[in-house]
Amino acid sequence: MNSPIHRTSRSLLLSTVERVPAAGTLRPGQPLRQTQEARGRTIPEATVGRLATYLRVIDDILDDSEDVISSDGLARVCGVNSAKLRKDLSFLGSFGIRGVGYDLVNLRARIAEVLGVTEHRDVVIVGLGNLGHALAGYAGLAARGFRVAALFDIDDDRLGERVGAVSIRSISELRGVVGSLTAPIGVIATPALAAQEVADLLLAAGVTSILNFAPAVLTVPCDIDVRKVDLASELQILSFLERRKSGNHDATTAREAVSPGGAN
Amino acid sequence: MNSPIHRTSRSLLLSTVERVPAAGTLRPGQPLRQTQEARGRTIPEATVGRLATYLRVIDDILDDSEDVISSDGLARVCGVNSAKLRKDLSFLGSFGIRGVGYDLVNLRARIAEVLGVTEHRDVVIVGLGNLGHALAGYAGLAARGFRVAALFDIDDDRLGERVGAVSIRSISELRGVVGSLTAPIGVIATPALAAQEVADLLLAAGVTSILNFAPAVLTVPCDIDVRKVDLASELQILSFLERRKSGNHDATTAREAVSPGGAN
DNA sequence: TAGATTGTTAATCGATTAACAATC
DNA sequence: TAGATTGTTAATCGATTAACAATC
Repeated sequence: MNSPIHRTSRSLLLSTVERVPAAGTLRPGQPLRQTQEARGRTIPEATVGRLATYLRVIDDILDDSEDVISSDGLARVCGVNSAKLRKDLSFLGSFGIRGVGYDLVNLRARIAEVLGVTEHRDVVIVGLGNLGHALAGYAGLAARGFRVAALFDIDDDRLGERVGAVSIRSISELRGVVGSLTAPIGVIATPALAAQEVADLLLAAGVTSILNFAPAVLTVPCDIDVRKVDLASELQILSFLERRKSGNHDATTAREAVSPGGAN
Repeated sequence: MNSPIHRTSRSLLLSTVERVPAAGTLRPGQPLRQTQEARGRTIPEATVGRLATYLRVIDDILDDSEDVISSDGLARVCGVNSAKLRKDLSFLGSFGIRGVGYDLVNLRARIAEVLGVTEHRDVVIVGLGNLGHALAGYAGLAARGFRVAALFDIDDDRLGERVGAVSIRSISELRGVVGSLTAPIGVIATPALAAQEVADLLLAAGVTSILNFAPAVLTVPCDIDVRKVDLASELQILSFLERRKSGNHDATTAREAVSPGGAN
């Protein structure tokens, strides 16, 4: 209501202010001042997204592989360019070993540290339909640093039902329960029509990060982070790319635009 | 196996080749040649993603609003910058009316046309756990141009079970059933360990677009489009942004890097 | 040392945005 | 006409990538 529309995450780099001035080329003998300063840079959003992937992949290969992996090897299993991977890792500080590679245990620890998943983070889910149940029951959550702390639904019939070890509570309890948690992430898995209302409730209870599965644009204050997952949008993007692949010109060009009065 | 690793979508602009040469500033009297050429440009991936949002929002407001909307008004309800919205729409051809705005019905039709959602597109879902059920039962799919054409699971106990109007089939039927559909999109909602195998089956059956919900990196030929939704990654990104907001320096800088031999 | 691989630079590309001429 | 709003430009910013000096 009283808050500016929030552009759904993606570009939330803080303090672009303190950017590193291009300090010219390093010369032999020159102290590595720049290296120090580069460490102070903010981590780009795109990099943060990939760090989560690296962390998961490293967990997958920690057992069955060597202690050390090269950027090339890790990039291959992560499906990214190795230059990009090295650049991403350079934001964490440099602890690869030239001529050798990265120590997997160190690397894992450092990424987890930067992402803040060294201890478990609370998650509350609102809306326990099919999707909410799926999210609440997702075993991977605990493995990746999260704990389902509470579940809420507006439907009284669902009250008390247990999903895993957590039982479903009434929306009316949201404020109190969420208020007692430490910086929980709110997950909205309600129908679109309820999404804004639920978001307002979460904000009022002190939540500052929201993951929104409802196909609705949320209006929140600009210091609140919102990320959105929209199944149909993903499918539509695939649909578009498919058409473009198959050479459908309408997908790439716009000849027959419905321009009123335009020269067709 | 024999295919190069595929970088998960995002940057699949075709024919960057035919880019429009910067043709200087338009001058009065100069014919609008450039306008014609600009129409031939490929639509940026970022724009395609937002078009899906615009389409949904327009559907939401088609009834209760005026026939025409300004870029400012639409941008507000879509949660984006109005300059960005105008730029996005300019890729569809110009059919806004200066001084007035965009005709909502025209705009909706044109976006749907470009996205290729004018007729229903088939979707097949593999893996009918909680998530698969949620996706299969998602009512919004039909409204946004998709049809759940088939469901597959490896668990024989689920065989024949119906989700909506569609019954679950054995994986062994996948090739035949999918082969009989027209360019279906494959959705992977299996555990991570099964994801690559399922992807291979889908590819063998002729699928060229995949939406992957399993937390696993898929290796596919580079002419195949893969998009990925990873719940835990989204949460980890929010987690990181939260830490950065609260001034945790480790989230923005990397001072105490575990650099072996580094001067701490 | 020779070979290998990192960390960084710089070129390039793509995306965002303010500003404004065109024009309804 | 005057006011309003589009469509486009150009500046800027962010992301990607090849290349290579540094160095293990």
